[in-house]
Amino acid sequence: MITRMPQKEWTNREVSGLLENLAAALQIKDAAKNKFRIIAYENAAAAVEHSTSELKDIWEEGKLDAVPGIGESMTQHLEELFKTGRSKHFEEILSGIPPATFELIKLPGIGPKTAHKLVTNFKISDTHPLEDVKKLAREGKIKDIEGFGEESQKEILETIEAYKADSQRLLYSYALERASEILNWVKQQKEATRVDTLGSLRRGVSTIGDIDLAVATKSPQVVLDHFVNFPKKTKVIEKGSASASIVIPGGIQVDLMVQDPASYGSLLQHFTGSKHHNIALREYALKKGLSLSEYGIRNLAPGGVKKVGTQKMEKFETEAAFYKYLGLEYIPPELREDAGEIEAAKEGKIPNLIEISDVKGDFQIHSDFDIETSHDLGVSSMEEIILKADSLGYEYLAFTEHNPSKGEHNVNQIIDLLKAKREAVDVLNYSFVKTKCKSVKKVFNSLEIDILPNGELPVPEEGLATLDFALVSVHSSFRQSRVEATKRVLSALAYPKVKIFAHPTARKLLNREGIDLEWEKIFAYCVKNKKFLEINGDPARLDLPDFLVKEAQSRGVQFSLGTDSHYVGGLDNMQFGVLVARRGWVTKDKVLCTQSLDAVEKLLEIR
DNA sequence: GCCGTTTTCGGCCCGACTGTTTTCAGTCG
Repeated sequence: MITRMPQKEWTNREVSGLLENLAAALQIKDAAKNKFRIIAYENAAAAVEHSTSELKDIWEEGKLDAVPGIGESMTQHLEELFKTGRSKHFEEILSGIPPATFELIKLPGIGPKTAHKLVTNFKISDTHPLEDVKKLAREGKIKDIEGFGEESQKEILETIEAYKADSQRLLYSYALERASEILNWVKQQKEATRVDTLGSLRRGVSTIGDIDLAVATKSPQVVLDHFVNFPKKTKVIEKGSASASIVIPGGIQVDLMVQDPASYGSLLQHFTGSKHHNIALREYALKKGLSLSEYGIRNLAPGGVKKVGTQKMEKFETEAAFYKYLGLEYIPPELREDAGEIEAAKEGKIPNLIEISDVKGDFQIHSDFDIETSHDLGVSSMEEIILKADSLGYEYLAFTEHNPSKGEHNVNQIIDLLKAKREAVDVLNYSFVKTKCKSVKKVFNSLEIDILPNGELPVPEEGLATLDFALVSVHSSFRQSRVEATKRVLSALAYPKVKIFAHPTARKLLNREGIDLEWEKIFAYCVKNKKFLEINGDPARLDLPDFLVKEAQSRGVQFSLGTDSHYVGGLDNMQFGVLVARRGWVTKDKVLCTQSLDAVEKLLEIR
């Protein structure tokens, strides 16, 4: 049977999905025989998923086998795939396994073996496999197959029913709020001596799947009992002697791990991950004859023979001590992605990452000054915002309302509006700032200007002249080709007054992908022409995304931080932008808003 | 199938939890 496959573009996501399916297929066919081949395919899938460049571009440059995890054989097959749209070898591995199997694997709790057993025992359709399995579970037919039972049948039904509603990830800020709520509940139990977040939350990932928490305690059972009694829980998934899982409203899963305070550092390290960081770390340790786990570090017998239980376990109260024992510098959670951090730690070259206390100003704020924009105006007054910035200890800030709408104003009206705003900001600087502020010394008059589809700006030169500097950003025509969009952005950045490219991908997390640009060109242009890329701290944006920040900083790009606040409380979102910068290996000297007022004015060529 | 601070051959991370079992397989993080 030949079915017409949808035309694939072979994005990294699609390629890594294919490689994962190949690993699953090998597992189904003969897990024992293929044991290490499976690992190889899984590693390759992870490498592709985490690659900052598109694999297809890497292939075009002929550097496919330079990607760690992709060797001679896979290079050959991927090449065939990119050239012809298919690979004979891959198809052979997948042959005989109905596509429905790979759909079922996406369900939590269902792996390759279970999925395949279901698909082959019943005639599960490729068109709506989930509905088919749901029906079978409802009719009580699944429990009769060998290896299944009443419990697993019920579990499968519940999983499928919850799947669609819960497949959404959470914004980091939202997950952090929920986590704090639960940690406050856990702390009420006095036996919990220390609590922390774990997993992607602790690493500061922009979107979160589920919430992982840690507790140090001498009485694990007492703490776990208390945890599963969290008032808002909707379900207890499991409860053992070392961990428990509950579900809270919204279908959010919360896992809690407990550990004796003497080994708490090991636990934090283990469950903070990432998985790939841990795998790389354990491989590194093993070469030194050390075996790592959430309990500590075990010295293996000479010769590397593992005799579990016969060797003394070295325990660690702190993560710093754990890494030190391995001969490594401490690695901040934000860097633990197996992206070169272990090598850096070996050489003592972990960067001194930017911290929230380094920030001296916010360079994207929308006040309620009515500039007659077609976008959204802020709701707080300039005075309120300045006082808020002062309470944060900032030295400066910039008002960056959207430009006046072009459709409803003629050129002269736009110039008049901008002159009025210039005047308002000048008055604030001469009086309000001097008399009411402790730390704020200057308010910049700026503007967030739309980049029109053709790369022009909807503000005339005389309007631009009223500004200290301008931000530019994309708010329309998101579907241009990469080449076209790049040209569009570069021509906007060429205006001398334009200093900052704001929320560069224009993505909206969990909602909109954002634009695709030729990033190498953008980065090179910014370095050469002293333009700054914004790291937007709005929790739904977090844009530039962390992986592009890392790429940009490695090429010498400098950054600006802005919260994109539309009300005073929004200024507190700076922490999220800083987290993204940290995940991108950014040090404070690479960030505009950590510099002194003098330095900022020089960098922005204001004086 | 990949890879190199013991190795181009011989290795390849570690443990908890659940359900269906009576010593283990599958899944997860």
